Amino acid sequence: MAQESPTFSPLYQQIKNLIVQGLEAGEWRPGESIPSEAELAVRFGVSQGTVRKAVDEMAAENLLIRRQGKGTFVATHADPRAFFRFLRLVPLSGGVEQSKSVPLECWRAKAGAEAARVLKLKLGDPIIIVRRVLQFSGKPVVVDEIYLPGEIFPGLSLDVLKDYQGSLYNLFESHFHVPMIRAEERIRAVAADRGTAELLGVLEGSPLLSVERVTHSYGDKPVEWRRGLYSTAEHCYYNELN
Amino acid sequence: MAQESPTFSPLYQQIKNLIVQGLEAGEWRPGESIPSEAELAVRFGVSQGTVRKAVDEMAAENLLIRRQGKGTFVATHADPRAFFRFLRLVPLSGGVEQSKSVPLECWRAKAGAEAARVLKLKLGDPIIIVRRVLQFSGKPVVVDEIYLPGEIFPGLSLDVLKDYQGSLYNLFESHFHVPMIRAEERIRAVAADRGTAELLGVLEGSPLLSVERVTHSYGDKPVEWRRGLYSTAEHCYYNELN
DNA sequence: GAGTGGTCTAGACCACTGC
DNA sequence: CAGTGGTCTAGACCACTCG
Repeated sequence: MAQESPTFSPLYQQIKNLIVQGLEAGEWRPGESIPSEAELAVRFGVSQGTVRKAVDEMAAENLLIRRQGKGTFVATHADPRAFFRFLRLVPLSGGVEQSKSVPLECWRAKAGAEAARVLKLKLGDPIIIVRRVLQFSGKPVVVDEIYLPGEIFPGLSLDVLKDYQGSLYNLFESHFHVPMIRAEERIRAVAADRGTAELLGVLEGSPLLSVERVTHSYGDKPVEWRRGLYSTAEHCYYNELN
Repeated sequence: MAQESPTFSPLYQQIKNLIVQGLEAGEWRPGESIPSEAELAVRFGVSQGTVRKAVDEMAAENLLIRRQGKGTFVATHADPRAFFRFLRLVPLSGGVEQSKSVPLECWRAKAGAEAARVLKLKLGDPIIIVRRVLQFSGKPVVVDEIYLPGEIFPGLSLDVLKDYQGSLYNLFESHFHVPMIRAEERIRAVAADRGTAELLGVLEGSPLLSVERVTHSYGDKPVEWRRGLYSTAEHCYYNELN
């Protein structure tokens, strides 16, 4: 029953890990429902209350979504409400906007020192680099440069990107089975270089937000490194602090 | 027992509200412990499990802090670990730094249209404006301009600010009984004006982060409006996304 | 050892969804 | 109506802190 202190882990934590393993293994895919609490309780040989606590925490971490009367679902970037989950950009003055991703380039390369460190790859491992522009209401607002491990995004190309309707993370999760779970961002202010200024329609040297993001999949595995340059002429980065 | 749908609110929510009322009323002050779960259960006439759920949520919102074996405590900005609760600034290259707030000015004024709107005051209501510099390792990194409702910060002056050791929010909570609970930030990139550039030791026109923050106390009451200009030469704004 | 929060259980009942 | 998550209870036992 009782465990010795060094390796003590509550039951609900172990249940959480088991459920995460199911997610990693693709037993339940994004958007699908997982078994009911009662079923999981039987399956894992614990009480429903313990399953409940495990699922509660996973829902708090946005891995699962509970819907009363319907079931518990695997979080998905396909849900349009999830579009702004990792994009903390809002218009300066109200209103909802149409957004559109315009891919510019996509090529393969070998990981340099920094990319290897951030993505936990070896020097020279294959990577994919994507450049794209994000438009709101037809106006360019963000230029992104995105570094991906080549290994886990086989077949990604400019054509694939151009053909796909929906967000990048939606594509990653549905075509490559790489769900984006968590991210860290580091934000600085920089001056627009010539090329970026042209893409964003601002003057060279204008202040831009530089948003560097490392995105992780299950098991805290880093699977994307991107740097976005945001024009804050008509938008701002919105954050809530608790 | 059961309540009709229009006004249904779970018991633990009502308990939460009761505890918040105790906090607002100053029954338990920041840093102090609240009664044990068992005591609260008796006091409110519910089971310990229900109190537990209420406290769990309040701990998740950073209103309370649980410490196994010791009790449950009211969150406080006096805790040095809370210093960076609302300051998402980290050095670009590792290391821990000494920080220091240097007050520059503090004067009284009447709320203009924008200040009145943000702080939910009437036009012309008394406000206090503070300007200060934040230093890290002796170097200026942030210039803040802070707007406060005069009503709830009586006696605040440059001398009070200069005499106080510790963070502003620590001062607000201990001297004025105004605990800061929650904040929203809107971040843009701007060019440094002459005066700010001098204060931060950067060139005029350098890109800076403009961080506009509205801070709230209990009951979502806005009690501070500040605009910070951050030099991101050696620091960046760090954010985690889930 | 006494007191605190943390875990786990079993069972009852409620609220919501969809057939 | 059956099935799901949501709430509430009562009680047992564990882990941590402190005197």
